Amino acid sequence: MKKEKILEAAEELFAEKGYEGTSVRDIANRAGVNIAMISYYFGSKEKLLESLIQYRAGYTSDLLDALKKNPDDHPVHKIEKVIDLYVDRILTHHRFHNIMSRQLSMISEKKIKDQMIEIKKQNLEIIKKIIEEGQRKKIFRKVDIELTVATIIGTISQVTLSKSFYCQLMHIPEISFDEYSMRIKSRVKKHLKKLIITYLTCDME
Amino acid sequence: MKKEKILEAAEELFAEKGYEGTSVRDIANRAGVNIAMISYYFGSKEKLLESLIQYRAGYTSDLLDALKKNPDDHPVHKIEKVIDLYVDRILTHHRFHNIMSRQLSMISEKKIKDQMIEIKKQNLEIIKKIIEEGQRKKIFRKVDIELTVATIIGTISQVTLSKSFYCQLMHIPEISFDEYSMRIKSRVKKHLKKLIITYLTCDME
Amino acid sequence: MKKEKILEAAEELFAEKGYEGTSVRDIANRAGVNIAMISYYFGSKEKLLESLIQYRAGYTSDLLDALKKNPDDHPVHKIEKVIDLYVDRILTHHRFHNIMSRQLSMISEKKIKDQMIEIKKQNLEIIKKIIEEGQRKKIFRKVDIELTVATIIGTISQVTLSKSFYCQLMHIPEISFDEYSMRIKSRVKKHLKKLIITYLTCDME
Amino acid sequence: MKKEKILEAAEELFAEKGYEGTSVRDIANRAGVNIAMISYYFGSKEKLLESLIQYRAGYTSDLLDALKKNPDDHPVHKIEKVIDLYVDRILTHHRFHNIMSRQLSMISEKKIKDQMIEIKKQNLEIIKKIIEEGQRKKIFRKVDIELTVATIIGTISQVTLSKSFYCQLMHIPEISFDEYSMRIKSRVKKHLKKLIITYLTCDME
DNA sequence: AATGAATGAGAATTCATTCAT
DNA sequence: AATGAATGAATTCTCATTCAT
Repeated sequence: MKKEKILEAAEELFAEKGYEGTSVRDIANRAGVNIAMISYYFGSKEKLLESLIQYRAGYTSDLLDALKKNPDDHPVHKIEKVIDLYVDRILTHHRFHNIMSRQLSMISEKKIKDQMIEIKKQNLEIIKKIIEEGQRKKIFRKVDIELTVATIIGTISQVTLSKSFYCQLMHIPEISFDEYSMRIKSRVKKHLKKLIITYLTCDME
Repeated sequence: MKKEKILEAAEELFAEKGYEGTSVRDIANRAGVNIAMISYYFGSKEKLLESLIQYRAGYTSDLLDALKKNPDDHPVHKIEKVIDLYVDRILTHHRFHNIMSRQLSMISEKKIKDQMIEIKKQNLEIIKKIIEEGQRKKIFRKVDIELTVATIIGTISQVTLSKSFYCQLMHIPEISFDEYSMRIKSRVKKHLKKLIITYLTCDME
Repeated sequence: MKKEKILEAAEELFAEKGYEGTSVRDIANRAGVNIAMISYYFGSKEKLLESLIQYRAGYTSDLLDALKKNPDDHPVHKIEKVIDLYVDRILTHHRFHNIMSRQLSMISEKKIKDQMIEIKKQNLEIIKKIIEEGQRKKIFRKVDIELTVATIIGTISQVTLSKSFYCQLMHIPEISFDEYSMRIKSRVKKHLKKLIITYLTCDME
Repeated sequence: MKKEKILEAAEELFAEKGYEGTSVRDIANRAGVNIAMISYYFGSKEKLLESLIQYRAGYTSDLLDALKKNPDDHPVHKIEKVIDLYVDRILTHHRFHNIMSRQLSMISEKKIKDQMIEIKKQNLEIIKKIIEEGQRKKIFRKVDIELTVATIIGTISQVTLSKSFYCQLMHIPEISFDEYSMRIKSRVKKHLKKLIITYLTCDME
């Protein structure tokens, strides 16, 4: 459908060149539609971004569902699972993740910002609940939950946003994100699981 | 000096509204100079960004110097010190950090990207050396160093870029970045130190 | 009927915002019909204006009929009656009068202009005949008939077109045209009758 | 000067095709300047109209001065003089008069409307004072002054706005406004003087 | 008969840059 | 060295109209 074509072209271009750096002409060209269609369908460039957020926001709920399937899992197992899911998800939706990261750190329309904050809140809640459950069961120790979530998301984000940096580190030329994702995914999962589980379960002091 | 005024106005505006979202007219107005001055001094908007990067890149070296002062420190102490330094530095230069984060995740001029990657490489090297020293001294265990650095930078980044998200979480209205920084800085330092040192020193498996 | 709905919406909007300032989308919205209907029914925006003129032109004939009812009236009485009728008519159809006034003073389609000139000619003829009759009966003196008609129509026009000016003069806020009409109507009639009858009947020189 | 060139081109085109019917491209072309110059000089099309009003508004004061030269003139003489001046002025500035007439009868920007109302108020005051002086000297009888002014301005307006109508009446083809003005000017002056002076001085009832 | 989808042309405005001084 | 004036290109968006159904 044409509306979807536009949304997907917009996502690609916003990710590549930024929201401001992308013209509606670019989007129309990539989507193979008339320029006027974008105003016709979405009203304006800004509302197109809002629509894109709503269009992509949906995928959060799947995650929650996946975790709810085995409610009796061990908290460590749940943490491992949630890390797997988040790494997969952010790397899969890296384009949307890029757009969100950038837009959130800018002065932008309140409505757009609020939509993004809502998504981040849901993410936080999911992980928070798992950690709290582990703490209640005396399996996890006391930690700064918000910042622990920041560490998980921040680490994945860092890897996602700095593809060109890590490519250069690994002495490989600029590759497609899918290739990059394949090379780095399991490494990130392994690192994060070890890091977070050590942190949550190791009793030092 | 006028050149500095322009660079600082550019930094503020690029951070607030993005590189593409900022017009040279905006910059000239905020800097209180004639519009033509920007082309006159820097050649073009793009070269102004390059100049800004070079202008700000310098501050990395200070960091290195600070660490070199006590070469015989205990690796744990060195890690603590480097975390303090990075948190301070990124929060102080949050505007420049924002600009870099955003620009690095976009398709942008090779020259600009290379400058940014160079800065990131220096950061990596500094921390890498400390961790490797700790490993040689059998104080730190074997870890994925690149991703551990990604975790440190990623966590600080996350806190820096998502001010509006964390403001909302803490139930406070949008405040200035300086106020935000004051409220969050020690918390981030504490979390990161505990996290990274636990990870590097706890022997579990 | 839908065609009428469109014509009335068009009249309102053309009066409020001018022909060029009104979009067919506006008209369709106000009329509560599909945008395509306007081209479908009328062919084009321009032909819609033509249709509107024809739709409204009809009301002139009523006037003529009203005057013909008492053919033996005294010319002074006839003049009074014609002034009453014109004031009533222009104030009632102020929207259409506005549209005509504006369009006539512009370079516009010949066909549209000719339609409007035709209406004005009929108006002129009606009054002209009464004055000439009065002159034949030696009740009215010799005057420049065309310009006397210009004075009658011009005075009513002035009051009709400058509502906001007269509102401000009378120290009242912007009111609906109907309210304005009620306040001003009898005053205009009284003034015009006195003016024109004095002019036509007073023998000075 | 270029700014004046633009203002004059705008006046011509606004008079010919209306404000909405004129594009800034048209204006730029007729003025022989770059399109961007209009935004550069005036900010926007709307502000260009505001500037035009201010640019032309000035000529009112000349009128006042002309009347003040012979303060001891007989009121009848003053009325004759003021009619001469208004006919001359409106016919000379017919373009600006057209623009004002049209814009005043539309829903337009408050600022623009207020500027126009101000001009009309000044006109009213000038004539009002003369009539009141005549009344004080028992030369003029009691009349509705506001509407008497409406009659003077309305009559001249009618002749000015309906050129094509009067051309057709006089069985002449569409001629330039200057030619039209020459043909009609003295006729209008004669008619209006006779009309108004008869009205103000004839004691009937 | 009636309409939602679609479009090319054109609207006003802003852009980064250059030029003449 | 410094700048006000100027500009071509590009921006987003709206326009009246047409088309397929």
